[in-house]
Formats: sequence, C-alpha cells, structure tokens
Amino acid sequence: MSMREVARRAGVTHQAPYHHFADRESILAELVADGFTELTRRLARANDRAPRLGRRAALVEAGLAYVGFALEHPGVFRIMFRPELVDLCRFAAASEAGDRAYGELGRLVRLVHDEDAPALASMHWSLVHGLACLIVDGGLGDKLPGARKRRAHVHETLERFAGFVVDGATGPCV
Amino acid sequence: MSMREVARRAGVTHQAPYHHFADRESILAELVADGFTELTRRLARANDRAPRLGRRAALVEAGLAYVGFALEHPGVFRIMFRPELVDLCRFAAASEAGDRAYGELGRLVRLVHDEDAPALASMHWSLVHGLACLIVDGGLGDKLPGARKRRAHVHETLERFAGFVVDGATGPCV
DNA sequence: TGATAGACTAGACGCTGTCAAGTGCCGCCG
DNA sequence: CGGCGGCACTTGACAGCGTCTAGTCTATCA
Repeated sequence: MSMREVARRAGVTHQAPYHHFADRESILAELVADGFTELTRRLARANDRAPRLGRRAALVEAGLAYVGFALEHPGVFRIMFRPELVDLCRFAAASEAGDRAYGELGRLVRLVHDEDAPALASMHWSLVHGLACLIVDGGLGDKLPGARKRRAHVHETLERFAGFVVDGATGPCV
Repeated sequence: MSMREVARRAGVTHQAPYHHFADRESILAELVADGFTELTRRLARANDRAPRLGRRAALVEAGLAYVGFALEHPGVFRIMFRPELVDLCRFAAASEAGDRAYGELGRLVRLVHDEDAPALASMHWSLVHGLACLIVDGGLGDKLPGARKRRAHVHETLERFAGFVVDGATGPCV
C-alpha cells in the first residue's frame, strides 16, 4: 500500500499527507509509536493481574497480550520491527515507546523469575515475538487456517512454555 | 536494493535478469529456496550429532544452527518470511524446501521430548525464530553491539531455554 | 483592508518493476 | 558453405512510487 493510494482513498491529492509529515518514514514512525504504546498498555495490564493469577498463568497472559496485539494489528506489528521501513534511531518518540514496552517485559521477567538476567528477558521476548511473527506473516499462519484454531494453538504453545519455565515440567503436561 | 541496481552492478541492462526469471518475485523465490535448503542442512547436521551430545546440548546446538544461519545470511533470512515479497504458495520448490526445514524441526522435537505435539514444535520454532528476528532486524540487535557479544548472548539465551525445557530448572542456572 | 500562515493542489523529477519489440551471435541442418 | 532458429541480451516505453518546488485558496488577526 502506497501513500499515494492512501491519499486517493482519502479523497485528497498525493501531496496532502506530506504537508503534515516530513516524509513517508515519519508517517510510519507515528504508527509504530502508537503500536508500541498500545502493546505496552496490554503488557502492563497483564503484569498488573499477575499477583492474583500466579506465575504460570501470568506468563501465559502476558504472552497472549503480545501475540494478541500482533494478530489484531498485523499491519502495525509488522512495521514495528522493520528497520528498512522505519529506522527507530531517527524517531525518538517511537524509540522511547519501544523502550517502555521493553520495560514491561523486564517487569514480567522479575515477577516470574525473581531475577532479571538479560538472557531471560531475551528468552521470553523471543518466544512471543517468534510466535507472533510466524503466525502473522506465514510459517505457522499457513498451517493454522481459521482465527479460532490459531488462538487455540497460541494458547497451547504458551501453556507448554509456561509449564517448562515455571513448573519445571519435563514430561508431557496437560 | 532494486533489481535494476543489481543489474547495473553486474554490468548488464535492467532487463537481463528478467530473461532468466519471470519476474522479481521468482528471483527472490530462488534465493528463498536456497536459504531453506541451507537451513535444513544446518539443522540436520545438528540433529545428527544429537545422540552424542545429549538432549540439552542438542537443543542448544540446533538453536545455534538456526540463529547462526540468520546472522550469517540476514538478507536471505529476512526474505524467507516475508509473504509480501515472496508468496510461497506460488513457488512449489521454495515451499517444499521450507517443509523440509520444518521436518528437521520435528525431528529435533522428537529427539528432545519423545513426543511431537504441534505446540512443542511451535514453541521451539518460535523461540529460535524470534531470537533470530529480533537480532537481525533491530530490537535485540541494537542492544547488543558487536558480533561477539551477540553470539554470547544467543548462546546464553539458548542455554537458559534448554535448561528449563530439558532439565526442568526453575531457579537460576549457570 | 491587507498581510500572514496553514492546508492543500499541481506539475515535474528520478526511481522502480514490467511489457513489447528489436539486435547480435552461435550451433545445427540441408 | 549458407541460411535459420533459438538464446542472451538490449532498447525503449509505460504506469506507479516517493519526493521536491511552486502555486492557490481560505481563515485569522493586526
């Protein structure tokens, strides 16, 4: 989707958008910033409920928040991690919004593990980010037709992971 | 990087590449197929060594194979999971190469867990894929300057994960 | 009333991928 | 040996893209 197409659908000329933003990348950066803010909101809500949920359920909940955001806003989610489209270094607002989301990830790690080693944060981030990516743009998405099946699969995958991480399950877990 | 730029650097006209391929997407699909083949080769080699390594080390080794491929061929890795650039449905060869890679993933899951639930496969794939994506295009990559630090962090993250999954570690693991 | 700033239009530029037609060369068959 | 077909490639055109520059219209305010 090009900016010209967007302008056309909005019924304005191709230059109208660029009166409000410096260039295409700045427009996308605004979307990215909003995306990170919304993601942070969802993660924070999950983390807030952690005490009454317990560690394992809290981990699943945070994962659902992350993947749920990606599935509900695939276009924004994709753009958020594509430096060739939006170079976050150029946009402080988007970059800081990303840091706040990373902060919520750190909070989750401390809640679950009582320590906050960077490798643990990377492990959790990688799992939910990989799951989201694989469903949003192919890979797993093609193998799981139907939104309902996708959600169920995400839930089961997160439950498995949480089982290993929190309960130390090594065998099959139900 | 445009195909015209590629042709220019190769010292031919902008249409020369399109004499050998139907369109731009077909060219990229060829790269994607090669990428999946190489990835399969690396995963297979890791899986072959699994018996003498033990489950935990085998899991780490497979993860290093996946992420290592992504770090050494970031351009190809990116293209492999971008349906807006290459729609795998249109290219049987690339699609089948991807299926073979997924097959090696299944083999790893059976080696590590003695069962092969789809959710387990998704869990492992998500973890290594997420780690690779986050390093290759921003996210974690920006937080880890230097190839050496990146490799160390990948290793530690995979060790942590393998610790939880294989040994059932719940506390800090060294 | 006249100047000013903001929101938008209009047209051009160079870039891209793609389509259509043309050119030069090499191996093969008669 | 001569013609011919196919292959690798060129050439030129097209529409679409993001971007640059200049122009227009309108509302506000001194």
